[in-house]
Amino acid sequence: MLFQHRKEKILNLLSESNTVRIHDLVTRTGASESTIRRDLMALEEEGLLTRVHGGATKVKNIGIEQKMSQKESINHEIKAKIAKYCSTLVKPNSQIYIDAGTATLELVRVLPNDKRIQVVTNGVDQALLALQRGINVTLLGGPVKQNTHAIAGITAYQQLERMNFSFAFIGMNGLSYENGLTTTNLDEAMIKECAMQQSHKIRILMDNSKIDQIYEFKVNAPTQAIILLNKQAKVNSPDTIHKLANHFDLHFL
Amino acid sequence: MLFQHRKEKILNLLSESNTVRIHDLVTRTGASESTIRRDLMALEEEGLLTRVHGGATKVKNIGIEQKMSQKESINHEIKAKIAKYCSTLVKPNSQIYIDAGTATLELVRVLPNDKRIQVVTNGVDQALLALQRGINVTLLGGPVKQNTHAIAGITAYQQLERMNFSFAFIGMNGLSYENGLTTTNLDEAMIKECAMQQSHKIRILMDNSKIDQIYEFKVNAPTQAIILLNKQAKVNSPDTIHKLANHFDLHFL
DNA sequence: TTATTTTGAGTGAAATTGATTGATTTTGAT
DNA sequence: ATCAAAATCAATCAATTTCACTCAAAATAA
Repeated sequence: MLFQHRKEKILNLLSESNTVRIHDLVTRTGASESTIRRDLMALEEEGLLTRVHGGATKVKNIGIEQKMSQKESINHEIKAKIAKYCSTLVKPNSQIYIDAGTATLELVRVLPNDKRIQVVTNGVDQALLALQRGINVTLLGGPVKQNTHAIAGITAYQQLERMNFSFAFIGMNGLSYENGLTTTNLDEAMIKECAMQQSHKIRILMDNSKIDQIYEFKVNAPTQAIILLNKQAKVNSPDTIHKLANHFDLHFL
Repeated sequence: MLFQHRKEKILNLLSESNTVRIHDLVTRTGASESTIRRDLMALEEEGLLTRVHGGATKVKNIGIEQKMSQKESINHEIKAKIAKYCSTLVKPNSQIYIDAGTATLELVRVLPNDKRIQVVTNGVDQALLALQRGINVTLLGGPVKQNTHAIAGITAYQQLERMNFSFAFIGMNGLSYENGLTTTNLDEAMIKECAMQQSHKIRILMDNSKIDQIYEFKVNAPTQAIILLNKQAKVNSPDTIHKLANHFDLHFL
């Protein structure tokens, strides 16, 4: 596994749970302890995490500075760009599904402030932001996951089955040629699949940091799904992208 | 368990009750007494707590109330007191329902930080705060109300009907002799009733400012419901309280 | 090919941990 | 108030884990 990929995996894991342990990263990446140690040192040098004995934690921001760092988070601009594009797809008088996750949160931030749009989401953060922006929102019901603040489970699933959407905007953790779309959690994987099945059009929000990343659970996307990526992905991983293009409908921004 | 984890846990526990005991921390974290002792020393060094014989207490800040106006501060104190009392009623391994609203939000703030407690709520704010405090939470599904951030509707209702709780903590807008318990919204009123019906024990969180207030929709409480009020209510509205006592189980704090 | 970078393994140093000791403080009964 | 028992504390030590560093092998680039 390349340094770039390990680095992205580490940061992705860290964004989902406040701390990562070195031993866990060793088993997850298959790299040696020395290598992981070096990676963590490099990432700390970049100011992207704080090393602690036994692993690493998120950098803790003080008060008002928090917003700043959120913007400085490596992929924020990419996510914002993709979110902006998605927001142009949303028409008034439509019911749309927005998945939990950081990329889709950006979408809520820039969504047209229109009372006629009906947003359905399984993300508590998404719901709150939509409320603050005065957008109508419906939450799925069920247990809330600690790390991702996503709602998943049988109740949410059954609730989704009765709905249908003109658009679904889905987040995803990994995309690779071998395993396709993957994510970290079975419940959430099922919710993603179900939401996509109920949707007329589908956009999966990703970026180059997710390419060649493989997580535990596969997610099958319907044929009408379009995967959104930034152009940099084509530059960074041309081979993977080329192979993926045979099986997925990729769209570059 | 990483030092970071223990540190967060200790501070979390401290935020919900003014003091923590070393022995309690030992059992909760699974670490040895020596380790906990060292943690407390480190945290004291950081100025995050003060050690006392047998455990540690919060470091007292000067003028914490500065920001709030006097009226807000008093109102907040009443709610905090009632919330604190409610938190003592919650036992581990229990499933409890917490209604949306400001009074119940205080309850979430001081709820024991125990993974074995299952919180079910229809309040988005409640859910988020519980998540931040590391408490397991399940959200009801459905449309979210703009002003109250409460989830209500047929989906939430049906979801509730399948559940049962050892305790329900309900917020309410008004209490009067003529109309009993009243609130501002039909959907929310129905959710409150349904939640109460599914609960073994019920506490309705109120204060003197709600007495003699009448809103549009009546809420019928089961006989086992106990209404919590501050003692000031008895002083301010002795007649109303006296008459109410014939029909409701009032409890003064 | 050679030069450069990246990686994995090994080493001893450093940090963390849990147990033990005896001193100190608190508690409760007289 | 006084004393003994219990609880809590600080200090130390050995075992374990984690760390930083070095060096050779492997991968990559020139």
